Amino acid sequence: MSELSDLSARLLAWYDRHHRSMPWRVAPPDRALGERPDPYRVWMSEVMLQQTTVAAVRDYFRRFTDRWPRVTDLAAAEDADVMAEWAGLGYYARARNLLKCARVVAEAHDGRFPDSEEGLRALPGVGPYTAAAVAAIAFDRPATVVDGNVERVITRLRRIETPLPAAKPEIGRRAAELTPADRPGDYAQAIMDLGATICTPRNPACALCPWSEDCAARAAGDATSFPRKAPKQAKPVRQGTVWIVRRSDGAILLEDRPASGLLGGMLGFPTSGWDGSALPAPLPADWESLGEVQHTFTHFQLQLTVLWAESDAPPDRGRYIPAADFAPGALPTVMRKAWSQAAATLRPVSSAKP
DNA sequence: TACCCGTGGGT
DNA sequence: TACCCAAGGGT
Repeated sequence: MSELSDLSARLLAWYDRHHRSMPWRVAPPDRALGERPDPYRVWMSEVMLQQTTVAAVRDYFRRFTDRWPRVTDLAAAEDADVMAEWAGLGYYARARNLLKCARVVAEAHDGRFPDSEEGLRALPGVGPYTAAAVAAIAFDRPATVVDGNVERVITRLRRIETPLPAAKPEIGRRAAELTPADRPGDYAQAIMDLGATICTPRNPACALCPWSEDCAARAAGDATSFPRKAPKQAKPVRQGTVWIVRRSDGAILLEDRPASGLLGGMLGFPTSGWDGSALPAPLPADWESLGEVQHTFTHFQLQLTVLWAESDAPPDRGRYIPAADFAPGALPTVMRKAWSQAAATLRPVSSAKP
């Protein structure tokens, strides 16, 4: 047995004992009996898991698959319903592409996902990682997944000194040579489980690792220093204003955000903009300041002043949502924070349903 | 290539 | 507290 196939065989043996259980996963024993994961559920989980923890995804996955059990169900959904269901999970372009992709699969592929890496890669929101993951996990194709876990495991195993992202091609080659022809789907999940539970960023459990004797970084005594990374930029602080308006009948003024860009396609309270743009208030009013909320986005920090007014004046932008239909849970987190600030300050506001 | 794009939990 | 970072993709 070659060194490479010995490594993959030991990882698969480790996975058989220590695999994590997940709602979208078929465990090795069931797999051996011929059970196959549903490509729709595999794809859904992979999109949700992009840059997102398993713990955060579980409930969203359950709600989405309960509400839309098949890709054709999702394809027929209203855009606003999908965006509202995604609210709070972040990276909202994923939700827009999720719906686009479901409609392409439903209409152009007769409701069945492509079973090859190339075919999957052509779908909206499906990049190199997700195409490989669905091909391997759902269709047992010998595709090589390279996510953050794999980058960490491989740079440690092979002690790759090149910093990310320049190291990606080399990582890809080193990962591909380990991918076995037998059980590639389980192998893909195994190497990611290894990275998530054993070969962790801070305190790796090398004593429990099936590859510890093979790990070049561990042999050198500095596993945690891999992967090498270029230093990060500091996040600038931006400021803005959010206006919360309640009409005398209790309706709340909301605005549909532009389809692309930050929080694209989501519902929110009207804001001044905080990227250099400076929009005026949605209507003239005697604004009351409710203080400030802080929120950190991927690439900047936001200090948002919350202004409040009760008014029956017609707004220049946005639309009123009846009190009975207003659900803060359908809003992105920064908007929920602004609402919570208002609700904490103004008792009558909090009478709307949570 | 480099930047844009959320959020919550861990240390 | 102030970071880090998580099953990345689009442009």
